[in-house]
Amino acid sequence: MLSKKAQYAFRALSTLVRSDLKRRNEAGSTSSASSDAPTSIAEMVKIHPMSTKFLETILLDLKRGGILGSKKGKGGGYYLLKHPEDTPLAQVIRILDGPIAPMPCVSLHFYERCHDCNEAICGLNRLMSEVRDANLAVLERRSLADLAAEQD
Amino acid sequence: MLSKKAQYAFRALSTLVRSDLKRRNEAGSTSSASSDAPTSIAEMVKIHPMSTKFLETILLDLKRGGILGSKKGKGGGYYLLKHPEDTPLAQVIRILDGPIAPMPCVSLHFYERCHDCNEAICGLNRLMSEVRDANLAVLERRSLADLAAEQD
DNA sequence: CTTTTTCCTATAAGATTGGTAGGAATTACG
DNA sequence: CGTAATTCCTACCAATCTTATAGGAAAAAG
Repeated sequence: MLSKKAQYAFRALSTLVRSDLKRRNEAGSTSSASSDAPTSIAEMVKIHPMSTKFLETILLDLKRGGILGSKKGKGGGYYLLKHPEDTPLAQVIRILDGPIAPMPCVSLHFYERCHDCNEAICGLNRLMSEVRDANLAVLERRSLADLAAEQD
Repeated sequence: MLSKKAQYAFRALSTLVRSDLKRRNEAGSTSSASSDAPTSIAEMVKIHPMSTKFLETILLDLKRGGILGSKKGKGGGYYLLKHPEDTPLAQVIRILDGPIAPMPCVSLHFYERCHDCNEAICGLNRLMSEVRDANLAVLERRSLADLAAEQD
């Protein structure tokens, strides 16, 4: 199961995506940088109610993870660093929850050796690799852009 | 990630599957019930080292979950209630770890309403349903029989 | 009647989750 | 310059979950 952190992250990110799309669609816009119109934490919480302080730590994680940029001070906030299509859901989950794989010994980004089995012939290893691949097929293909279908 | 409980369960179950296959293959066997040759916890731990007491609670869960039968007393132990192909991996995981779905609002067996979104139009709900389905495609199709490929 | 096994429940240390608290640093604006 | 608005940073904390361990009761075999 996704942690609350990851769930809140997706909700906040969906707000940023919609803000990003809106900005891009504005005719006569002279700028192309998302940073021109950052979205504050307060605005995000207004759309998706949650603890402001908790969201703060989540957004900092996403910033450190290379997904978001920020602008401090009055009128500041957060913005996407890349086009929504270029951030797969898997990246968000890895930043906030860690491994996507069901066991450390089949993880691509958080691999740890399984000392009690020979991975080459372990049936569990093989099966769980299948599960990992099935997950990644969705999570690496789907991106933040797909979140924007949300209409609430 | 799977809990240690689920991981240990799969290792112990792989022992039971191999024992079950062996019994079935024995020419001249006059019986067809797995319960004739139950495998004790001690034997399982000998093959896959782990805490005996911890495995005990795991096997009890599997028994209560309808996967295993048991025989008490001298010569007792555990045995599969069904053919290995008839117990999907998903069933084992649900017993020991609960939901397979990434969020309660997309879980088939542990559903909980998501009070902050309209599920019909929520983008996250739709995406996580895809993830759930990708997982189940593997975990409902693969069974204990597939564990027996393990050769250690 | 002794040994071997499962069955049952309680306990507990450690890690993780889901936050909260308090302030420092930075920026915009009048 | 001063004030308000915002992000940034770290420490803390309560509750829950995980990963066991402990101690015996119950049953079966021989």
